Amino acid sequence: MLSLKYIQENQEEAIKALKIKNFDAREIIGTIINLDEKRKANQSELDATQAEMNSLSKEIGNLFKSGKTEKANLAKAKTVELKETISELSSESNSILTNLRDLLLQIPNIPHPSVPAGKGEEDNIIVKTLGEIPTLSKNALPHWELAKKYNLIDFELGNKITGAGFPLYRGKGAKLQRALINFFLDLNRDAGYEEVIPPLVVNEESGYGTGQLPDKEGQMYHVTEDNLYLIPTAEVPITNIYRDVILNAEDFPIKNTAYSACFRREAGSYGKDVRGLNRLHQFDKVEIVQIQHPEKSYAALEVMVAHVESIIKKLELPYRLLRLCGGDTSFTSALTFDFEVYSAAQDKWLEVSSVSNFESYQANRLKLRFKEKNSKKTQLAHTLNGSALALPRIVAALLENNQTPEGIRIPKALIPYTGFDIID
RNA sequence: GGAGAGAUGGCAGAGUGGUCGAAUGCGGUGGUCUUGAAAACCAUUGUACUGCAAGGUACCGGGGGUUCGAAUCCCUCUCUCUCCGCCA
Repeated sequence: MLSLKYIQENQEEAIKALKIKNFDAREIIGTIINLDEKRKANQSELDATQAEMNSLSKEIGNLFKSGKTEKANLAKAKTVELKETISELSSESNSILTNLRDLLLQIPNIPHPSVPAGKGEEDNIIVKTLGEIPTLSKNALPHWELAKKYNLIDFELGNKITGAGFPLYRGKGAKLQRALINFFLDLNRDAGYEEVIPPLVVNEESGYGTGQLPDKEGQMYHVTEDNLYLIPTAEVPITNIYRDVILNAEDFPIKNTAYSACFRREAGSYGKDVRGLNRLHQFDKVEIVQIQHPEKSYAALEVMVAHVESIIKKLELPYRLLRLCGGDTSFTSALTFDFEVYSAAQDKWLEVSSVSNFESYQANRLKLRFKEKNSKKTQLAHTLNGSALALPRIVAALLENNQTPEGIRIPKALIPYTGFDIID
């Protein structure tokens, strides 16, 4: 969430910027500022009353000690009114505080000045398109047919065991998953990211920390009996490592990578682009996360984008890089770049990575702060993350683009990981 | 799942109703001493809100209660540890 201080100091700017995200903030920001005025007034009154109470209590204690019981009892009578005032003021203060937080949680992150206006995907800016679009023979197959033909993925079995969107990988299909995961993790490690294996299930607090809650409650599988959530991305557990942490400026950058299975309910998205591997309830992804100094986060974002790009290049897939418009940039992100690979038989661009700078938006929720050397003051850190990479759509493109009459060719860089150079 | 114990500052660990934001030790930071270092000694060392400042207020796992006054007593939730059971 945005910090109150930022909103107060940049009211008009914020309202203007949020229009890029198609969010009309004028009313809510007005309410917040009024509420905060109330909060301050209420708080200082509470503090003063509390102070009076404290000194009176001390006095009573001393009176009792020195045996002046009557005087003490007299003083005690005075506390009755004070107590009542305190309980009124503090319950009011509590309700103001929760109210304020609820409102703050409703405001999306401020988009970076470079984010173009726009409603949806059609307004995203194509930064570049690279790689050769393969020409397939006219009897080329989409990946779900290829997966069946070569016995790589069994969608029906997944359906039987669990339900739609939970495919079962087998044989070379399973090995390909494992190869890609190791390939990605190794490249991320070489780029300086420390590998972690996080829990796949998180508590409510973690969900709030990275912004999945309350905005995207319906997107996560909820284990109600224990009030835990299946992670929709490793971003959630990794970033929450740093919840409630105060770092030193010299700790930056913090870089973590993790493979995890990801679980998404995808409620409401049935019927659209859901064939095969295009959209699943459970999928594999390798994620990268950085915690950065505010002055260096955009430089870090660029490096992250370049890193993801280098991985896609190694896979020899045609791709394009998009700068997302306001309407497509997520609630919590300030600036997001998407990578899409071209899946030839479907003739579709598929999103395989999303790299974002959240600035201090998550950090504020997480209470992730740092101190400059020789400074006592804490400030909010910046968080960034990106997919490096999401597997299913990479697999879709690999299968479709590399199909030949002899079988499916494996890109050179991946062969040491798969142990085979063709699927036949 | 059953029985018991516990949760205090960066860490260890005291504190069982007032003078406790909290002893002491370790660690951190600054300094004295030293050619340099170590040792020793001195000082300092949590977070947040509020205020120009001095200061004030809150926080001893979370929430609630008793009391003039709670780290300390009561209720409740969460978590951790030990033993037993079950188990990859």
